Amino acid sequence: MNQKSLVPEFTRFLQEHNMRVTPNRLTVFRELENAPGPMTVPELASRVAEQGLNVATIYRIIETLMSLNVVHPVLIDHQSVGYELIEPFRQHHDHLVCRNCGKIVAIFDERLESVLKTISDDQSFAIDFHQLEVHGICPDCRSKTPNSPKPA
Amino acid sequence: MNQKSLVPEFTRFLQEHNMRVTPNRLTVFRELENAPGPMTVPELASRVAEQGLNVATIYRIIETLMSLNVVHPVLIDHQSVGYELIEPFRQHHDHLVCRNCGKIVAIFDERLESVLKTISDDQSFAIDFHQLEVHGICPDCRSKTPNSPKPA
DNA sequence: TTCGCTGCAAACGGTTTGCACCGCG
DNA sequence: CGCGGTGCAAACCGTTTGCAGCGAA
Repeated sequence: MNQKSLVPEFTRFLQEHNMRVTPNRLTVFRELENAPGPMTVPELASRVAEQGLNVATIYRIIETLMSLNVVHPVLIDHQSVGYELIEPFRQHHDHLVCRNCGKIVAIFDERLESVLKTISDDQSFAIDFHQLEVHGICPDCRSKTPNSPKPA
Repeated sequence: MNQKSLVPEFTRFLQEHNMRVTPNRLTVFRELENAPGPMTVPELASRVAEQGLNVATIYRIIETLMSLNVVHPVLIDHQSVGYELIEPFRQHHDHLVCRNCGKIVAIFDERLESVLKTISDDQSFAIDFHQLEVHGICPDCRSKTPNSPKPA
């Protein structure tokens, strides 16, 4: 089930952009690669705490990754910002967010992609990328709590 | 061009939910209603500064509006959170965000809505709502800067 | 050896909270 | 008149920044 790590590709990528390949950068990349979903900086910080990686450094690394278009930000929990890898380090995908269990599932659908292309062509808008979040109740929660699935 | 204000509907809505109708709440609602796009709390604060409306109060009002599903949050500038009215106080729409001039244009397209419905049906996911942001270059900027439209 | 990267700690700025007063219902 | 709403100010906490030392190339 474990697909291969893209650390080597990332390493080459850094070199091609004349950026130094440091243990810290590889650590953050690896963490993002293994994460099931977007991660906030504080989350990253706690996961790599034992390695003594400083928070300020993580912010600087995220900033670097953003400027290199390796990651992009996503709104989490309606209030904080998380980051996730994007192409070519992670296939493009959208999110299904369950309001009951909070689970975030990645989806990819050609029909959606093609509709978006059509729409933006109509508007003469040149797409770089898009971000879609669909909120609702996932199949699991639907079957478990037939009605009034609102939590707290 | 100016459509009617929904303040009366909002007032009734508050009453139906046993919430008090206060000048502050109406002010914030009116501000959101007139805004061309999502607004951050600091932005709201500066716009209503002369009315002496306190920042803490604005946060509390936004919190209230969120719990009543009157507004929802949107990620702005890749880093801060803005809020905008949603149905039934504003028609559902998605965003085209220009990476060059920063302009945000609202769009609504039936084809997109129907594709999303199809996809979620396939996944047995019950949609509450969705949020879509398409990033790229708007028609204006495309014509002004034919190539390499990347800013800073 | 050099210059980019990092750790540390202080500064910042957006957000939250406690508390007393105000005013809607 | 009662209790929800608000102003004020302090506390929080995520994020940024200055600077000196370190280490990748």
